[in-house]
Amino acid sequence: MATIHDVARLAGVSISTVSYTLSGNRSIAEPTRNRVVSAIQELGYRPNAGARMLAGTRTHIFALTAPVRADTQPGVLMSFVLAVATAARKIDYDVLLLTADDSSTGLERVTSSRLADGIIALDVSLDDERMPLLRALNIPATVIGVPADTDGLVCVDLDFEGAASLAVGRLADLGHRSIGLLGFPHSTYDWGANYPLRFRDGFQAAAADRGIDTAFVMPASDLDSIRRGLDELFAALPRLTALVMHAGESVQTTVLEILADRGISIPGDLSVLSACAVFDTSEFNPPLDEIPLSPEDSGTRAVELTIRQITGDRTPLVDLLPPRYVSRGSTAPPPAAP
Amino acid sequence: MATIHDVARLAGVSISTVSYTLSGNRSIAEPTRNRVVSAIQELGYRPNAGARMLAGTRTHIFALTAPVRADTQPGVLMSFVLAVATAARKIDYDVLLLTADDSSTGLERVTSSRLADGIIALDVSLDDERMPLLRALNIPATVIGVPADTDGLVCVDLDFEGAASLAVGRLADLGHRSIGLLGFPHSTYDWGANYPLRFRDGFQAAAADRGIDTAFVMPASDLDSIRRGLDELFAALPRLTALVMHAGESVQTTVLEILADRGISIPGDLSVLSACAVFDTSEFNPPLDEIPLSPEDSGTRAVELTIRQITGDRTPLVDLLPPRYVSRGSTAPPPAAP
DNA sequence: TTGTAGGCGTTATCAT
DNA sequence: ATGATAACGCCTACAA
Repeated sequence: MATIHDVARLAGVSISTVSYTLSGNRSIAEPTRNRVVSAIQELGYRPNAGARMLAGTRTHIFALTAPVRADTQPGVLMSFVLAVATAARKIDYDVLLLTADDSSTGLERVTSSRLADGIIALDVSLDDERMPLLRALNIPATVIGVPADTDGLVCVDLDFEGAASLAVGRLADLGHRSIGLLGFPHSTYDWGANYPLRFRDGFQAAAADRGIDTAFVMPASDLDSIRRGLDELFAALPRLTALVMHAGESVQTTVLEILADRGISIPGDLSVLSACAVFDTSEFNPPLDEIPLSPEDSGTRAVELTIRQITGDRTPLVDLLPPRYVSRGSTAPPPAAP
Repeated sequence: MATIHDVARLAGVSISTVSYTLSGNRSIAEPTRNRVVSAIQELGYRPNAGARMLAGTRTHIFALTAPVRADTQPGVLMSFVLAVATAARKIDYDVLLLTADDSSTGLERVTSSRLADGIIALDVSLDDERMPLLRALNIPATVIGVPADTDGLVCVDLDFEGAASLAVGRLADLGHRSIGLLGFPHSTYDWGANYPLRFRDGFQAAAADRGIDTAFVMPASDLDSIRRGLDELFAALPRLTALVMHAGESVQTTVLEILADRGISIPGDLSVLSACAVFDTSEFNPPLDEIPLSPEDSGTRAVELTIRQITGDRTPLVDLLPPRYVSRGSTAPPPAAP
């Protein structure tokens, strides 16, 4: 395996010139740089990761903690993991995966062994055991999600309240006065996930603001529960003309199948919109308007914020990403009253 | 941050003694070891990862490549990722995640920068682009899955043919003579995933061996396709008394709901068994007999095989894990012919 | 603009 | 059973 010495020799320069060429930490004359670069390519040189970590101030590794709980949607978690990893690679960082049974210990371990420059935490609950640790460790860390106590933390997440408000606003502007919200299973709200609560509260607040009637159900994932959930909504709101779904993928497709079975047309009879979904609602039948939750956006921002801390700016921060509305024709003005 | 020198000083020994105490590479007198251990704890000492990588022969890191394709079941992938990470931690290894768009380059990168000691590759297709690279890189690597050409590779996977044969055998022994197989969507078979093919072929071979009639459908994931798939099976096999499912979770639950809707009782009218599922079929309604596909087993074995290569034994190998049968009361002898 | 040299914290090879 | 010490490969003041 070629070392920096081999490169230096072949290029006819000193090793520091090679090092600086790579890091860009000082200006190198064009001809010199060219000789170095071609020597590097000729030898297929790669800096030794261990040496870099030891001598340098950076390891170029992020630790990613991704706990898996009973009701974790694995697909959603995976999307965030990949988004973070992809964003990290763009700035020459790699991602080390810390799993649930290792998460608290692991944070301490990768930190004090100087394996990782910073930490990114996924799927944060309101009362997350990792948060005190993050505060105590006092190293660059970014949380994707918003725990109850954000004191001293750097957090990033979609603005769920804003998303709910945007959803209500769009439907209200179309003329809807009765909007149903179909949420996650009850257990998800109990357990301490924060985003379902933030969305629900934002939804109800925005609706109250505009004098709109709402009803809210939290069906389990099986067909029967979903049927009953819909029945409940229609019962609670006799004039229901719009439905907002903040739920898992299979639940949403099932809802669409049930509505189709019942001969309810979208958006003719009912406007439907999907809120804060990670999956692709454009392939649904019919394709749904949505306010997407983008793992890419959150991941990219988390990497940015972590780097910012690594490079010195340790100001705590809660960064809420603005929601955006994607139209696909599943909403329309409500049908004229009979 | 405490270094090995601090520990040595506090324990009143040389740094080599500390190092050997930690690595266990030579015997240390009991009293000495105790002094060292308490010094380590008192100082909260952690070996510097970079220094260890540089000086030692091991980095204690595995690279894990987990490509995400269009029809990847994210939950399944995540299970394997977690299983590998968990197994790795048990032998003091960490896992570095290589994402799809980085996978080929990434393998080269982590290898030649000496970031990882070995590679574990997930979700291998029959004709996987990473396989030639793995052969060329010539470093410890284990593939979870079985590509078309296993030459020079170390592979581990469930014995899908054996699993299919076991499924057919159990049902045949109960007296069933007509067995339907409900598989993955058609696209999955086309794309080059290997396990669905291996299962299907094993299924048909085992059935042929025993003179059993079979039919095979590959429904898409929506309700209609699944209904049609079941109809096809019942049409093709008028005396169908047993159903084997090798499909995604939502498809399997949907099948059970359809069967319940149609008043078909399990196992009274129809014996049903789930084959090679990663998810939990014990919570299904009714709970299903299954031949599980255990990510934990595959992950643990992959880690073992990778370590074996790291420690010198580079013999290529295809290790097929034996299937096991879990009874939950969803199979029974076929109903007496009317 | 480029070169020199000390040090990062371990591991492993010699000694003792 | 334990100690001393030379690598390991790179980064970064400090010199020139």
